[in-house]
Amino acid sequence: MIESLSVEWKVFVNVYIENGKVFKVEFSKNPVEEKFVSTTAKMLKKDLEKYFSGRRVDFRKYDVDLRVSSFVKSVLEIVKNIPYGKVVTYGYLARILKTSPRAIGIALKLNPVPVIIPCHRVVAKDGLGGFSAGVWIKRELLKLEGATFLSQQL
DNA sequence: GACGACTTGTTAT
DNA sequence: ATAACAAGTCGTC
Repeated sequence: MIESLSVEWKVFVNVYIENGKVFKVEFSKNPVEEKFVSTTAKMLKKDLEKYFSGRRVDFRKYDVDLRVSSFVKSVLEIVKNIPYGKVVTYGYLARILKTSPRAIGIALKLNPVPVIIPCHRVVAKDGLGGFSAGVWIKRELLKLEGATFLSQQL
């Protein structure tokens, strides 16, 4: 059974959970109708509210259901472990996985669970890089976390 | 700073 | 199977 919840921030952040696993997070102009009962969902809602109020949260404790290719999964598994407030580049991940920065960008675009898997913490060598929901959201997320070495262009 | 070449997984043809 | 595309990067002007 599928649960849904919504948190308001700059936009609405809608989250979908199935069998205790988060499988989709979306940024939207409108909230989703909330239907959740599990302790996981309740805890996640509180954590999201805490996170968007600017406090440190580690989302690694949540299980995710990644319905993506094995390549994308391998990228996201690494990104999931980038700590709060820290930032790496596309090129850095490319070197780890022996692929191209371009391919890393594609994989991140396919991340079904932004925020939970913090793809916003991956930036370009000389700038912010892209973000499918809008670069301004990426900028606000990094601002929220106080990500350091980008402060000039934030 | 702008531009082209190179890259590589995904997507469309 | 093949070509076009993209959330990048590097060398050159």
